[in-house]
Amino acid sequence: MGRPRTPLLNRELIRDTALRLIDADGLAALSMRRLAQELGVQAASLYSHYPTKDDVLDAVANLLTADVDTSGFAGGDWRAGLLIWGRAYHAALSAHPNAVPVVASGTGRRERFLAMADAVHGGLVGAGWPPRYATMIAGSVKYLVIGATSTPFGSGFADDVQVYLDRYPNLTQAHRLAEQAERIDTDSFELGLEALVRGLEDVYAAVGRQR
Amino acid sequence: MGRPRTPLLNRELIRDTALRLIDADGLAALSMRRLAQELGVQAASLYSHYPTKDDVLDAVANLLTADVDTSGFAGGDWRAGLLIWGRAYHAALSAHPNAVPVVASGTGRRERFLAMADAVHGGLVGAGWPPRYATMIAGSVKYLVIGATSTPFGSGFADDVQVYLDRYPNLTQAHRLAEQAERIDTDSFELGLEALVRGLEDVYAAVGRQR
DNA sequence: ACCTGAACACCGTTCAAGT
DNA sequence: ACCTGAACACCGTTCAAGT
Repeated sequence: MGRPRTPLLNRELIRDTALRLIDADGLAALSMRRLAQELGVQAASLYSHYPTKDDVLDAVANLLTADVDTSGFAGGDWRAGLLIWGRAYHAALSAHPNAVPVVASGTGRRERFLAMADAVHGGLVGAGWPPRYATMIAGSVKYLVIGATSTPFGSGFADDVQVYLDRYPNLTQAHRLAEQAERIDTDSFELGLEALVRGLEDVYAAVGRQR
Repeated sequence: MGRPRTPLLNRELIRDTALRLIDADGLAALSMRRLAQELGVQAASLYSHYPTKDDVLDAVANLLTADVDTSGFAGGDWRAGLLIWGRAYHAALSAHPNAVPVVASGTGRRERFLAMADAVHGGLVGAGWPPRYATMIAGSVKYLVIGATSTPFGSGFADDVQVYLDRYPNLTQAHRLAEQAERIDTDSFELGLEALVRGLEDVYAAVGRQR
């Protein structure tokens, strides 16, 4: 067949289709052959646009972390900045739970990710945190986000789920379990984030900029 | 050849060898064929001991979460309990960073993991936390641990690393970078854990058991 | 430049066959 | 019961060939 008059593929189409397949069937089900099939093309064709499968996954990770709101630091309020950023980041990853491991353990270049990290670090330093603390605080919130979204809920705290569900006897129907598991994860993240920010106030009083 | 006089394999040997290969070469490099080769056996032989590769990985995850110290709750002190458990859990996973994704996203049965979750939940409830809060608090600490150990440090906060290293100009030698990255992760986790526990004190005052 | 077809070196898993 | 050899249906990636 050879080169088509107009290209059949482009990087964005490949990336978006990969994310759609990951969302639908899980990360393990994504193969270059399956992705190509979905695009009506041969697997080898993908290599005209991405050098390796890992580069496709990096593009997906980059997409997920794009447009995460870091504007909360603008007023110099590090608490609002952290809460808004943490919740936005959590929401972005929660929308694609099957893809979170790609974000968590990615090894490649991730421009959008770096831009986000830079905005957060700058916001914290601008609000008076020493750079070393800015690094650790951004890391802590990132840990909460990654942890909350990368552990499928049934995976170890099943007994906790049961205890939790016991508080809401009307929600124990099977068809609501997944929905409820997601709520537990979100509630746990929210409690953790708020407590973390609250606890940081004491630290800030000790090491933050005087003003 | 057929059945040997004395078995060549057993579940523990397979599990321990799998962990050793993961530590040495990474999770992606572990295949049933490579594992069998390391054990001087054919790949098919492994299936006499584990039904699937996922079951081998579950056994590895179970091993990593075995013997994590939850004794800190014994005295009814939820703060000491959380700090001791969180640090022990973090240390256990930090010792095998390549294997953390297996713990984070495992889907199978994990007896030791459930035992640990049960001890923590019981400890929190025993110290006066309502069960619903016990679930969320245990979740928050778990998120910090999983997040801190599952994101290889260079993966996004490289600029932060640089800022951090700028504070320690004598540590920027290449051969100390990995060591320093691990320290940043540990410091960030420690700050996050302490701030989280501190922030929970206010919550406890509002919802904890009166005594 | 972009896509194809075929190939290479791998996978996880199954299963009849051996002892 | 436990291990082997061969097979099945997959992988990621490469590359000469086509337009």
